[in-house]
This record gives sequence, structure tokens and C-alpha cells, in this order.
Amino acid sequence: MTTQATSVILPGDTRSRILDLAEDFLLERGFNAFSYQHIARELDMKPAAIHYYYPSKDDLGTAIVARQLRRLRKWRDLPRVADLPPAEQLEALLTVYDSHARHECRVCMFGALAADFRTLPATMQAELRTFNSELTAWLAQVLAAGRATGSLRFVGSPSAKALQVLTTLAGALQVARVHDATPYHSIVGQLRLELLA
Amino acid sequence: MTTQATSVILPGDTRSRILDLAEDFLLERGFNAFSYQHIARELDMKPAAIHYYYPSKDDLGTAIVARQLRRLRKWRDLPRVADLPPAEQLEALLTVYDSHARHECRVCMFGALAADFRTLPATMQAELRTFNSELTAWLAQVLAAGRATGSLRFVGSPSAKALQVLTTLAGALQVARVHDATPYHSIVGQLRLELLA
DNA sequence: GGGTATACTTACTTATTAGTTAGTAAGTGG
DNA sequence: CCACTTACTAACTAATAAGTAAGTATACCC
Repeated sequence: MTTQATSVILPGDTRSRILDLAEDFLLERGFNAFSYQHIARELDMKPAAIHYYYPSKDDLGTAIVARQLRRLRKWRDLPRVADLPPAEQLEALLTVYDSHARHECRVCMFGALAADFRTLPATMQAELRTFNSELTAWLAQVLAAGRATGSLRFVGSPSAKALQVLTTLAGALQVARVHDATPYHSIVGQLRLELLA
Repeated sequence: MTTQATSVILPGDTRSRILDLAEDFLLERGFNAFSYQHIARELDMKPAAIHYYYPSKDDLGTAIVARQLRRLRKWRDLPRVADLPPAEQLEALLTVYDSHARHECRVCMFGALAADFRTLPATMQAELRTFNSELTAWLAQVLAAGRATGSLRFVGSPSAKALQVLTTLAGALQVARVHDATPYHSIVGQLRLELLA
């Protein structure tokens, strides 16, 4: 049996519920501070059941980052994002980070994994590098277009500015975790003040 | 005996060698990914010997952050730092981060602990909050003085800008770890370009 | 109704973790 | 030279980690 009368189970549901929970724990505690037991307990299953879906923790971790990368690509190419003018594309990005800050000061995936990076499986490292590179490239292009049309203002190269902005946002969520959302809003307010013409 | 003929041992040396090594591991792997065994192996001792100096890992972790806080206060109050004009005080701060980047893309202590913050002992959390607050307050005052004398340039409040700059620096070291030093230099270059009048 | 795939559980192994306790060798002060 | 302190080691415990192998209940297909 899958589960008794308590809830209706959709096919493939457990697999994605595991991934969702693993991602929660990852963003909440870091990769080295969550275990199959944590996930199993939450789902009222045995740890071995998690291994059935994700044989090793490497697989699970890599799946989390790979899914986030797929989400990024999907989001970026969404008509309601891709067709926006540059300043509003930036605003859409900030909205994503804001939702993290509101959700119990959750850090972003990059911020959650960067510090422990050297203890991560090689496959996770590779996916995270790709994720960061693609996001930076996207923002650099947004910034360049925004400056060209006069809606965004900054000095220096778009790619350096993109790196700086993303780095600041990742860091801002970490500061929010250490203190509270106040410094996060302060930092993002500063970013808006400087960038929006 | 402390150790045989191989080296002369100073009193209190083991204690600080443990702390040094623990800090190395902390910045290298994160708090949840190093153990007393790692330190003991490096020092050619038994894990119990580490417990002799630092009864619990909480004590050890707290000692690391507390020492870093003492170092910050000492550095900040050093004549060769305190007596500098604002723009050079900022430059002195950047030099500290640069040395981290050069030292195998080491992250800063804040960046190493922020992601796993909620898994840390309460005493470490408190010390880290103090550390971050004091550093931010110091930089805010530097920025305010620099803008007043015309050597530094930025919009918004000094404390928001200080938060933003420190957050960016912490994040820049994390990016360096994930990729290499190139993006770090790009980000710090951007900071200099914007701040230095 | 039999076979097979799915979705698990039970029961285990091996490794590592933090931490404790008792003991011991070497140096120190009286 | 004796008591005491310092700085450890040896030998544990209890908990938790990732991972495996074998078995089981259910559903679906022929």
C-alpha cells in the first residue's frame, strides 16, 4: 500500500514530495545538516524508502540543484518575464528574492550551498556553477538593455554589475537569516535606489 | 610530555593551534562538516585531547567567533587603521577580504556560518550577530566620514550602504569559492568604481 | 489467476559523530 | 620526595549517518 485512507496519493507524488522536503531542509539547514531520517520522519516513512527514489544523497542533492536550474530557465523564458521591459525584469527578479525573505528568511540555493561548496559531490558543484553562470548572464543582458533604454543606471560593465547585484542579493538573504528581514530590506532598497533611474 | 623532540612547545600553544585549525576547517568546510577527529588527526593527537581544551563543539565554535570579534575590535582600533582617512580605511578593509580570496578562496567567517546559522549553538549565533553589527557600524561611520570629506561617493544612508557593501564582500568570497577569484575581483572592482570619488 | 513492476518495510552493516571516564606520564611547588 | 596540576591517551558509550539486501503488499497486465 502507498498510505492508508488519510490522503489520496497521486502517481509520482512521493518522489516530488521528497524533493520538495529535501529542498526545504537544504535551504533551512544546509546540505551537511539534513539527513534521510529527517525527510523520512516528515513523510512518515522509513529512510530506506528515500533511498528507493534517490539511491544516494549525491543523487538527491544533484536533483535539487538540477530542478532549480530547470526552474530558472523556465522562469526566464516565460512570456510574462521575457517580454517585460528591462527595469521590470529586474523588479521580477527582486520579487523572487523578496518571497524568500518573507518565507522565514529562507536563503537562496546559491547562498545555502556556497559555504559548504567543497564538501559537495562533484555533480552538485557542476550544476551549481551552471546555475550561477546562467543567472548572471541573464541579468547582465537585462542590465545592458536597461541602460541602453535609459531605465536602468550604473557604471562599469553589465556583467560585473550583474555579478555584484546577484552576490548582494544572495548575501542579503543570509544577513536576514542572521538578524531579521530589516537589513535585507535595507540592502534591497539601496540596490533599487542606485539602479532605477 | 607535550610532544617529543620534533619541536619546541610553548605553553598554551596546543590550545591556540587547535583554535587555528578549527578556524581553518570552519572556513574551509563549514561548521557541520568538520569534526574533532579532523583536528586531532592534523595535530597527531586523540579527539579526547581536543575535548580537554574545548569540552564541547559549541565551546570550540564559540571560541572561534569570539576570537574573530576580538580581532575585529583590535584591528579597528589599531592606530594604523583608526588614524587613516576614510577612503584608506575602506581600502584597508578591502585588503582583508583580498587576502581571503588569495588564501585558496577562503570565505569570511560570516559567509561560512550564515547559511547553517539555524543549526549553530545559541552562543555562536549571538557572537556572530555582534560581530556583524559592530563591523557594519564601523563601516557606516567610515562611509559617512568619507562622504562628508568628499573622498567617498554614494547615495542613501551610510548604514544601508555599509550593510550592502559588507554583504557584497561576503558574497563575493562565496562566488570565488564556487568559481574562482575572477568574479571576486570583478565585484570588488565594481565596488571601488562606484565608491571612490 | 499468474507474473511482473511499483512502492515500500524490516533488518542489517559500516562509519562517524560528540562526548565521557578512568588512568598515566611528566613537570612543578613546597 | 610527595602532592598536585597539566596534558594528554585508552577505551569506551550512545546516537546518528549513509547505504544495502531481502522480503512484502498492492496494483496492473495478460
